[in-house]
Amino acid sequence: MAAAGETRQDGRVTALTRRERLRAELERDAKSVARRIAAEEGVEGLTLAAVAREVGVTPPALYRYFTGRAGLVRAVYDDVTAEFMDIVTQAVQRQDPDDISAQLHAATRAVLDWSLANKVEFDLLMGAGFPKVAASDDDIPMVIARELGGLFGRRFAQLWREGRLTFPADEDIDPALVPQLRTYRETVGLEFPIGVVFLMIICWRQIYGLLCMAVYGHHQFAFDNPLPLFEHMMDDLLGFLGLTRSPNLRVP
Amino acid sequence: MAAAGETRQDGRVTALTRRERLRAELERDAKSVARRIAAEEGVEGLTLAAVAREVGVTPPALYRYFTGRAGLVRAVYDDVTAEFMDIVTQAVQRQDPDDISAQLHAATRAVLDWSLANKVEFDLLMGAGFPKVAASDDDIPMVIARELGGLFGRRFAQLWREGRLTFPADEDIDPALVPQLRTYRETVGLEFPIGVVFLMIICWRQIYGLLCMAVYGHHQFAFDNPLPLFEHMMDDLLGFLGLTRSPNLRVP
DNA sequence: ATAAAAGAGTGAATACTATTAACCATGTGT
DNA sequence: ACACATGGTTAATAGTATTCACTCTTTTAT
Repeated sequence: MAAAGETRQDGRVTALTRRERLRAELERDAKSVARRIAAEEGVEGLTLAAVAREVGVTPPALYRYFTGRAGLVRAVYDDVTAEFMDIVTQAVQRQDPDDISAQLHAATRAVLDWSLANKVEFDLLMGAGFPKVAASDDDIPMVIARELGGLFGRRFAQLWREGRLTFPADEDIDPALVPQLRTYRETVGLEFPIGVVFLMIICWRQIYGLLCMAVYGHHQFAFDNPLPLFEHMMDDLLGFLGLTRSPNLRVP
Repeated sequence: MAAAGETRQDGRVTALTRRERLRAELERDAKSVARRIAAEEGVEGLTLAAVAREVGVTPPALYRYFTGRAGLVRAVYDDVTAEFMDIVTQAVQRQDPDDISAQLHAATRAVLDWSLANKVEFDLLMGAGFPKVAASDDDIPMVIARELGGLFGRRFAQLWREGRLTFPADEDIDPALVPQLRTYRETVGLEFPIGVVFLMIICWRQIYGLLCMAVYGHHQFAFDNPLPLFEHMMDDLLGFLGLTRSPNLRVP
């Protein structure tokens, strides 16, 4: 947290004015209420009117803070994204800095746990809610792909540098896939051969499938607890990368 | 299609009465309009009022046909489910009856193609829309898991009967997973060892991940065309099952 | 054939929602 | 102290779902 001050355009650092403080408070409150309502009722049940009621203003007042309902959803989206990345990052930092296996395992587990505890938010960030938010205005779609891809990518980079990965040579990859892998690599900012990028995507495809199964609950009638499938998958993926399950994995 | 007649409670087979015919027509029209609007605007953009406008009645009239908006969505859900299963079944029947590899490949490809062509409907059947619809009233959640699982399951059953599958023995499966696999097997009505059920679930997890990636479009900035990843996955999964890509695969 | 019953639609009413516009009070800075 | 920017209000418009009472038509039973 930064100190309660802000650099003005003239360079002075001033204490927040009363108005600025109130504005920041209301914005924070509104977003927090919106987040809670969305989690409880689903994003489609999130209404400006309900948020206005709870924060004690009339609905039109919120237009001074967000560009309508879409803007409110977008604000929630941004907040949730930050929280999500924070939690995954923390899970990684909780591991031994040299234990890539534990880092990958913990990161993936953190993604799963957060997604299960925040299903509506998962849908917003990585599911069907995403295209709607993304379609909103600008080009902010791939923030998750970029940040989460970057986080996993740094671990893959380290494995690659240490020569611990077996990956296909460029010539052995489906030519139709090569430009796609290159685009992904450039966008996420990875710096290793596309064969390694390929490994990443194959892993992500499996992780993402398990996440969606668990969150959307299609098979919940049988797989009520997703952890057994998850741990089997992790063993599988770590083995795929030439790693083994770390004995020092730290999960909260 | 049955002839335009119907068996009454007294056993007589009568031609449809005028009222019944009109009712059937309006219901068909309303569902078709609803399906189109949902596909165009998303399920959240599907309104009773819009449907009523297009079919030429006032909104309350639709309450004679559906139990409110939720009932309309549910009706669309049921229709879409039937259409989906129909298309996948047809894709299988287009293959050589003895070529399991082609059947599995074609079925999976049909699922992908349909899902991409019907993203909103996919979300309804197998994504975030599903819990909402499922939560509606009764126990109709696992119709897709049951029917699609059954379709794939019959192919796995045949492979198993022919002794072509390598699968883990019950003792080699994570004990936490065993009861889950049993429940799944009973619910879907499969009749082979849970080790084979395990293979199915592992395959489905991967297929589902690819589907969600393609439909929700998180990585569309790079993987605009999902077919290269799909074909690689199919080679992988078929290999996993001890099969090879069929040279006689027939896709439309 | 006629009367009763059932069904399908309408219109009105209630209660939500978003969004815009005009307006007012107050905090901020000169 | 004054001018202005800001943040809120109320009012109005328009769209939504849903329920209820009522009417007209079709079907069914006597």
